[in-house]
Amino acid sequence: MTLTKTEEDYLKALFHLSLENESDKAGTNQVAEYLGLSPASVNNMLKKLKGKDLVAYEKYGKLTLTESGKSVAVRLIRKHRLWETFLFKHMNFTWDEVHEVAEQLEHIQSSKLISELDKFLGHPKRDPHGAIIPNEQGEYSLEPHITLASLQVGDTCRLTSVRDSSVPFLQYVSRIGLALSSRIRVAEVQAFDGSMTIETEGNAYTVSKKFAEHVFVEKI
Amino acid sequence: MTLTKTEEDYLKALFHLSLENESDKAGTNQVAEYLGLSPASVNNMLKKLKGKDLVAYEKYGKLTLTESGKSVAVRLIRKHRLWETFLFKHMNFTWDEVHEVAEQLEHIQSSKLISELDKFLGHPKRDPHGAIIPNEQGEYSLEPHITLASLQVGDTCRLTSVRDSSVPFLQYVSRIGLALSSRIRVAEVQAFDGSMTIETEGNAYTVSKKFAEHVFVEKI
DNA sequence: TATTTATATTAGACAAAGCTAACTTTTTAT
DNA sequence: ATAAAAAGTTAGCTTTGTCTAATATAAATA
Ligand SMILES: [Mn+2]
Ligand SMILES: [Mn+2]
Ligand SMILES: [Mn+2]
Ligand SMILES: [Mn+2]
Repeated sequence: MTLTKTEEDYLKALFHLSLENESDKAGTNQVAEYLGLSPASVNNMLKKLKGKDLVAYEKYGKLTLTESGKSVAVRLIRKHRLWETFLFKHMNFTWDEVHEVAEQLEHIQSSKLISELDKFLGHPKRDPHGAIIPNEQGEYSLEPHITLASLQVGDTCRLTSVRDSSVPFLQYVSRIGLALSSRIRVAEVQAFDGSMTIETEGNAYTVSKKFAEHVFVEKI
Repeated sequence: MTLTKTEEDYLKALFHLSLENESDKAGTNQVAEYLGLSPASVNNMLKKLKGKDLVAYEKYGKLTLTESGKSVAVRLIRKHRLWETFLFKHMNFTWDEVHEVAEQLEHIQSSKLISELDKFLGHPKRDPHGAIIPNEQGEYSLEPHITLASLQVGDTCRLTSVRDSSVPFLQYVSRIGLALSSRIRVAEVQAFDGSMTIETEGNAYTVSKKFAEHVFVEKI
């Protein structure tokens, strides 16, 4: 009944891709791309996960997690984000360093450790990237994901979270003086390519549309 | 160059068995017994570890760790004991609960995490079982291991550490009111089987020779 | 010394998770 | 509607780490 680290990582990938895909489904090749594996390997694992009733799909059809599969994925995400919070708050890790180590720590099997860690951290609501941490029952609120890219010239907002945990992206965000809760004003948007000039703390930076799509904000 | 969890566990087993074996060597069957595997599996792995210059032996001969193998083992033991200390001091684990989870945590790959954890814990010298934690350079002092069983009637001592991390043993130690630093007086020793009656905190208990051999003490 | 017992090794099989190359089905574009 | 492209599947091979059964060597005992 205990899943391997590998099986857990597949379920987590399926969960993330299903969320992004608004159809709430994912494809084999997409999973392969996401995990850096061949489609053949993914197909092979999907058969196994279907056999364990964690994933549902028809041959040549799209993939969904079963309730059971979703539950495993959410508990894993909870562990991942609690560990990231621990590393950031108590181990002096920067927000671009936490993900890689949390990717390992999330697979530690000990329910006592997780509930104690949660208590130790003061039941945090968000991880160092602003992502919401599911509670002990696996419940979590999906907040509206408004991207910086969707704002108009003159709009003001606060940075709530980032889409991506990749090191280059997070370092870039920091380098231009942004962090969680940063106040941002949209000063200019290029019709040509969506490039955006933003102001924060008195400084102005021009960022690509791609960048702006990876930054989640709330309007103020 | 990075070793698998399995390879690491073999090296740790060899290190522990070599220490116990006063010959400073271990046997294939002994490793198999210790890890709960077949001798064939162990032999197979030993070939691989010999190929990586972590273990040295001749066919049908006894096993020793190379300097390189010893260094891996000691670093692993350091991580194990630091994690046990963390679980015990900050996660409300009892001393019989820490080992199992530390067995997983010791394989997390992050030198930053270990050095920060060490700092966070205040550079502890001993783990929750009284075992000495090697320092960052892999240095550690082997203190004289005097067992309770070696004492005479009338001797008084202090419990410094325990040989074993098994749950039943540790729970038994606690149940008779012993813990690290407990003061113990030997009240009686049976010539027949080495059973020993000990006094601690005003209470008296009779324990087997086997038990007394698993308790390390310093005379006072 | 000869025999028995203990210890170590080899051969061959299996499960997990990955790969490439070839093939099938579905989707998209002409 | 057909052809081309994309997505998904299958077949067959590899590596890692395990097993059992058979065999070889070393140690202990008679
Ligand atoms: Mn992971
Ligand atoms: Mn995160
Ligand atoms: Mn281990
Ligand atoms: Mn210990």
